[in-house]
Amino acid sequence: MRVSMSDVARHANVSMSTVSRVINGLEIVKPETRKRVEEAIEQLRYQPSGLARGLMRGRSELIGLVLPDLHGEFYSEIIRGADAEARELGYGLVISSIHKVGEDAPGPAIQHRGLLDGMALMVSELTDGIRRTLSDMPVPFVLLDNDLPGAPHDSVIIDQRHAVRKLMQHVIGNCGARRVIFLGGAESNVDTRARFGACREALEQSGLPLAPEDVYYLDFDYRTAFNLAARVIPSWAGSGAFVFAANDEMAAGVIAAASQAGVRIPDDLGVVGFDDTRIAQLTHPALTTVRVPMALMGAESVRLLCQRLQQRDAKPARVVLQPEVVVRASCGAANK
Amino acid sequence: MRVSMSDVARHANVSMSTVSRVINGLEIVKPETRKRVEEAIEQLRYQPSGLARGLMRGRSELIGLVLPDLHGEFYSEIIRGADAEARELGYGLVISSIHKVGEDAPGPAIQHRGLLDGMALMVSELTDGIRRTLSDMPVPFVLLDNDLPGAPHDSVIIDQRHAVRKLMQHVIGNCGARRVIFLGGAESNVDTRARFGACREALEQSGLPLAPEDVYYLDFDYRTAFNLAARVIPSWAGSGAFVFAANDEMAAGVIAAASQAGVRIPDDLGVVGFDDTRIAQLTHPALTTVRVPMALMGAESVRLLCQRLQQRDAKPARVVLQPEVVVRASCGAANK
DNA sequence: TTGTAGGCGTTATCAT
DNA sequence: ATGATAACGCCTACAA
Repeated sequence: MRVSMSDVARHANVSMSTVSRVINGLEIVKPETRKRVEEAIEQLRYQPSGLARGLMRGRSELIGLVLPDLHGEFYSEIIRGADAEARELGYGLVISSIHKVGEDAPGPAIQHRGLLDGMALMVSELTDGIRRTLSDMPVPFVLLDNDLPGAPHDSVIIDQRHAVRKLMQHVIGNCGARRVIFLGGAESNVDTRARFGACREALEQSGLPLAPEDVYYLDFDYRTAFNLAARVIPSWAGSGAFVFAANDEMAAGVIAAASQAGVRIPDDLGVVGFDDTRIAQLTHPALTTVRVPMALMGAESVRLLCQRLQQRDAKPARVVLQPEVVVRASCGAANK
Repeated sequence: MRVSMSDVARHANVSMSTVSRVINGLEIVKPETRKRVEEAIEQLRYQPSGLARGLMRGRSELIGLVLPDLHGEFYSEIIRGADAEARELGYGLVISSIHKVGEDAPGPAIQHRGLLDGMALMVSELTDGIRRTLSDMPVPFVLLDNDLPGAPHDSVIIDQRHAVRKLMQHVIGNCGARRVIFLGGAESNVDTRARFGACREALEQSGLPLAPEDVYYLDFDYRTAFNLAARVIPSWAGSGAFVFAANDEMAAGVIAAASQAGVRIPDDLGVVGFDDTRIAQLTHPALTTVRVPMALMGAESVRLLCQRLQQRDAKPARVVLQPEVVVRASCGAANK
């Protein structure tokens, strides 16, 4: 910042207060004076310092969005939703991914900046380090896709249990599934856990077994799932067999491997995914999956956060978003 | 911010300067004193105010990344690269999309915050409003995928002309293209212009015509391209006919439409795209395209910007990234 | 090694 | 309607 408010004031022959009033649109400035000030601002190319203003007002109007990773459509859509909402509400959005988070790296560098009014964050594993970080966050925060008993905070979650149950009901009830093979991400991953738990639950209720050897923990990646499937898919194929992949990427990998191995989807093997990202419409056959409102998750978390910044001590809110089953061809029951 | 440095100072029985020294890691503090201060900080859960610190030091260590849009892998990857580099360099990254930019909306809201040390920005059209905005940016900025004669600034661009020439040479020389159909985004879009210009140039050099009716301006979207192709693809198909879509999305749309219309790719019609996004590997047949180093673009723009913040008056840098042709099956010359 | 004091560029509270 | 002045929370000479 070179030119400051006092320069403008001098140039326009007024006091700093008047300049401040003009800038902040206070209507009690005589039009004539206002004009002089505006001209001075223009001429000097004056740009108010957000730092100074923030310091005075006690807030930066900047919020953070911290995601486990920035790779892929899932996070990208969350960012898009968050950006739109933040813009709407007049906040700036500081994005950051958590690279390594552990006992020693108690959180994203971002937190230490003391420059944010609050943060929305999504963590893929609830380690002790993270819990600790969260429990003494210096600013309000909202948790995305997670819930932490103990620390008071708002959260935006999706009803995974319900969604998975619906999906399993469809697969079992409408498509005749008799055996389900589960493909998860890392075993400690929160989504993996939620989806696996719900899956097992649903199978139990239907009296179907979930054999331990039919549970695989991978990494949410297309290629990893492809490689696995390329190896073992013959042992999966069979009447009533279904793969439930915890995200669309892995489901797509399985479908690709099947096609290469001559296993017909859905005839020899049903495949369903999760998320309804773009790829779900590009597989052959197209993927039956669960639509997660990604952009909405981002938008809601920002909305909740900014709301909280207004009302610091309202009671914690918890927004539950409902995913919805999207039936396509890969489950063999598109028309039922 | 509730608790401030003076609270810590009082609690530790030292002066504010000492607290400040501890926080900033100045080594001239007696270990004993340092320990007392650190304990006080811990106990009080003191968090320095980035606002105050920034005000004093004259910088926020925050940079902006402004993109035309936040939709799709292209921007997402740029963000990912930028985030990694910013973290590396100790800067925070404020993301924003330009929603409507015009004469009246002279730029992203972000610019007005006066809270950023600099910005990296990518604009998809160079309107007068944008030019004006850029020419009196109050902070250093680097332009992504664009170059603006006049205003001094760094820029990161990709050598589209060269890449397109290579691609055309391949298509004409190795695949026997005799007729090229060009699918662009909006006519005013900078990438559309660059790619179209280079395409026409390359064709001219090869003595091939580019019929006006073979030039379409769409919107970079899969669906739009699909719809167009679904209508007119029979008139495209024919020996030596090639579609050059200005991005992979549109190319994929054409391939899908072809498959539906019974037009064989690449036998009846060659298709090539641009970007090498994920979708290029998911089409059937896989797409020949040009690999754009998206994450690198993001990283380089951040690097250049932060470098500039260090050396305000070094001469403008211009980093040129080389895309590379990726030959797959959709051009019919995978093995040549 | 530590403390004192001035100032960074605003906004807000009083006066005038 | 406008102006003077005290914060805001921190850094940094300079002094001790």
